[in-house]
Amino acid sequence: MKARTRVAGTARSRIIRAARARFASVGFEGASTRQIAEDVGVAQSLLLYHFASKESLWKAVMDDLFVSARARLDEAERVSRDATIPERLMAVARLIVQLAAEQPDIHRLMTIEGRSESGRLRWLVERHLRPIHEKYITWIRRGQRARLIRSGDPVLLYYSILAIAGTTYSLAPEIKLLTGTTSPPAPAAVEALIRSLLQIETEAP
Amino acid sequence: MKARTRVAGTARSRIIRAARARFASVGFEGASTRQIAEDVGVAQSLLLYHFASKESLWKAVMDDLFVSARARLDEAERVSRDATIPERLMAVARLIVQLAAEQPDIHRLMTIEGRSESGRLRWLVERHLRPIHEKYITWIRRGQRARLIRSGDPVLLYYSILAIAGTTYSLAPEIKLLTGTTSPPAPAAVEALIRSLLQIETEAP
DNA sequence: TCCCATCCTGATCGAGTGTTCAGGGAAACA
DNA sequence: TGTTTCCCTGAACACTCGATCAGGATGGGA
Repeated sequence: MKARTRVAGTARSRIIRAARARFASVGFEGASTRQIAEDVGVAQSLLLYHFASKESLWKAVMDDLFVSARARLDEAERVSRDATIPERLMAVARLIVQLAAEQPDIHRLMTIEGRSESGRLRWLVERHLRPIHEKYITWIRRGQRARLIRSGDPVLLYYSILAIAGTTYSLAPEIKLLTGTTSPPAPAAVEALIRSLLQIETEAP
Repeated sequence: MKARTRVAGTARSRIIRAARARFASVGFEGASTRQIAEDVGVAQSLLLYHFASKESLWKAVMDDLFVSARARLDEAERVSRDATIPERLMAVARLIVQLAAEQPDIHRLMTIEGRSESGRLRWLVERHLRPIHEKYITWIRRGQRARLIRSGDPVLLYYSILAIAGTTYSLAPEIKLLTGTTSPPAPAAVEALIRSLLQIETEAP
């Protein structure tokens, strides 16, 4: 039993990993279950054994992604518990940049879905995005009231953070073709840029 | 002949317009020529009469997009001819924001292709992106040497401008679902954000 | 030992994919 | 008045799509 479920578990998780890569590069409609199955090295019908449908598989991919992301966000919040609001926000921003650098797929998946009002987008917003986003937008608003963060539409500011952190790494293939650069920018440089954007003062040395 | 070619011209251009919308929302692989033909109200085989293949159609969409975009960029450069480098850059940034607001499809199309190193991306980079991007990255570098623009990787700065301008409008459906907002941010607000990012001083009042 | 639940495969379904091709019909030229 | 050129259609091609289903294999519990 033990060995059995372990094998099964890896098959399931390998499917999720392969599906994430396909969905991220060609989108939901463009990805095919046969391609994903071939990537994993299993029969196509196995995907529909583990997941009821292609859409269920997509949702499993998203759940898998956000479960770990939210855990790390919670950790970043916990560690910066006693800091000022702008610095707590920067701690979260730092993690967002890290996540984007480690797994550019996240941003690719999000921007693929976010552009047309589909049922999948609605599901994603209600299940994962809203709890995260609303909290940090509130943080931005609070920082603005204390005049510690640049004024302006908090939603615009928040999405600008996501945009800078995400595109820097999700468009890596384009940037590489354009500049010939092999390695993408260091997360620290992106983080500094976000600090500029929010006009958060750097702590005195 | 006159009336004839006019009708043909509109059919061709209507196909391009419909194809742009489909490609932008579901990507190249996800879009189907039959769907596009149905959107236009013509036979599917007409698409392959005007364009040799689905890929040719995609290239025609991109050419159509960039021909007008580059004309407007040239105009923005011409008008700001006598300004300082940072202000010329802001003039271009202002136009990029405008374009993104008017036609969010542009950013959607670009970010869909830019994430995986496909033949289409290579074509796009060589034909359209390189001539545009390299020029403005040089501008940024020049502004940095004169200490009029924030220091840091010019490529990162440039793509951050594109990211902020683009995602603000291309993710409008997601932001609308999340916040209930009906209208996206004003271009002026986005432009001010970019000015912050580049740390370009506002002209004295 | 038999039984049953679990993981997995191969064949198959109807529908949809990009592409090809023969031909219709109307305007332009002779 | 032919004749040619150009826009356009409908049928068909081989192929792939997501989904269904019967059944094989394995291993733990009775």
